[in-house]
Parts: sequence; C-alpha cells; structure tokens
Amino acid sequence: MPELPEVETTCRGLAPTVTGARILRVTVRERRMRWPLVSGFEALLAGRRIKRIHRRAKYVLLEMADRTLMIHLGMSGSLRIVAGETPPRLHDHVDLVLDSGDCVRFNDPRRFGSLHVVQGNIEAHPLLAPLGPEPLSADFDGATLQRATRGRRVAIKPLLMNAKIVVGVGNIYASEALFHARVHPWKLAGRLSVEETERIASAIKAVLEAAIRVGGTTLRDYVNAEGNPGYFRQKLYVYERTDQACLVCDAPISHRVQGQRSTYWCPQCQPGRTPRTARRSRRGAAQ
DNA sequence: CTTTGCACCTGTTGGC
DNA sequence: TGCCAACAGGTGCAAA
Repeated sequence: MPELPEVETTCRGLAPTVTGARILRVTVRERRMRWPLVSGFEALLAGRRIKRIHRRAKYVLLEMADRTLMIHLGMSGSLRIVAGETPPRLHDHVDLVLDSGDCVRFNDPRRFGSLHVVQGNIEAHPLLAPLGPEPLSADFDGATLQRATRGRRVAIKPLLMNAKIVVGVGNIYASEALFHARVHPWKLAGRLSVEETERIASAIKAVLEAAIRVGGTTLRDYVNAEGNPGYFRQKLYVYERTDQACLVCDAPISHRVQGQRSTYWCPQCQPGRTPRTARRSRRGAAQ
C-alpha cells in the first residue's frame, strides 16, 4: 500500500496528536507480523513520552527519550487516530492509548507490516543502515542516480524500487516518474545518459512532492491518520491505465509484468524496446 | 558482488 | 451462485 507519500502523509496526520503525548498503555491483539512482536513489546512503550514523529524511507519513527518505535506499513497497513474507547475492528492489531484519550491504531490485513522498539541509534538499525538516500533530500539528484546506475545490468524500473539506490519509490511512483522522465522502464540502468538520469531524479522528486500535497494515492486500502483517502490517483498518468489513452499523446497505455510487478508506460512518450519474452496477463483499472 | 524469484498474508475481482 | 486463479502501495532472503 504505502509508498513514501502515504507514509509521509500518515506522519503529518499523526504529528499533532502524538507529539508530546504519553503512552498510557499498549494493547496488542496480533503479534504475528512480518517480524513477530517481541515479547515485552507493550512494556517497552508503556509510560513513555513521544518526543516527535518522523519518517525514514517508508518507516514511521516515533521517537522517545531513549528509544524509538519503528513502524512499517507493509502493503496494507495504516495508522489512524481514534478515540480511546473505539471498539477494535478486524485487523486492528495494535493500539497505543495516549494520555489525551486518543489512540493510535495500527491496522494491517496482510500483516506484511512490522513494529520494532529500537534502543540506541536508530540509523544503525540493521533495517535502516543499508538504505540509500531520501529522494526529496539534496543527497539525491541526477548525479547521484547516474553514479548508482553505472555498471548495472538491471532495467531502470526495478532499480528505482531498490531501496539501496533510493528509498521510498514503490511500484506506483516508479512507473509514474519514468513516464514524466520519458524513459522506457525496460531501459538498462547502466545505459542511461546523464540527461536521462537527471530527468528521472527530477521526476521522482516532482511526483512524490505532488502526491504528498494531495495526501498520497489511495487505490484500495490506504487511509491517512484521519481515515481519509489520498487524491493522487486522479493524477496518475499510467498506473493502472492499461489500454486507456495517454493523457499526453493519446496512445494506448501499455502494461507488462516486470520482475513480478506490474509496470505501466506509454509506448509513444517512452520509446524503447521490451524484451520479447512471453506476454503476460493484462489487468487494467476497470474500476 | 549483482540479479532473480520466492515467500510472507488476506482480500477482491474476473472468468468460467 | 460458487469456485478458483490471479493480482494487490513491500521487501528480506536464498539461490543462481
């Protein structure tokens, strides 16, 4: 579900409620996540005050004096603020009940998400340490991307989704950014020109920023901290638009599975070849 | 080292 | 109506 804009939107939505609040108690209804919740998870948080909330890659970080609660939303997770007495619904796995009477509620049908309590330097955590630069920071630009692509024989689209290269770019925004950069998703990363990596880096920033501005993309599950969807879906140019007319040139949008993920592109705006392996099923946005 | 494919889960959808 | 296969905003890990 969530890529960087959705995680960022979640953080911003939680911030006013969570910043400075004390966690009175923690209720866990399901410990089986991507990584099972450690025994004693609740006690590691109860009574602690949240100093601030921020984000690294797709992780939500709730920072306390000497520890950090690190939450990943996986494919189907969400964090919402509800009133303390709100009865739990299906897949409401974890509650943080705050001294304000509000409750931070973690819901995740597929349970690909995770929650870790990290003591000490958060950036040194094994899940964070290997991560690449933040796409919206000055640490990421055309030159960074150019350097990262040299000698790579992977196609650019899966490379963009590799968090060691750059974090936060998932399946939707990878296709969207390549469309705006006018680069074919199957183009080999190592063969990109300086101009192309420049355009891709700029497109990534532009697309992510635009998505954040409207609260992210909701396809099916995603809701922000208030339970509302994001509206970037209306601004998607290729994702889930198979066979529909390109909004720029009218050509029908193409779709193909690439590295087990759906890839969408405009064959006219993004000229290039797809390797001629077996065609796979196509599934447009019927809605 | 890089690249590829699987696995983890539940829910929804489309075709027969 | 029912059943089943395919697919879904992620990503660590093992195998090649």
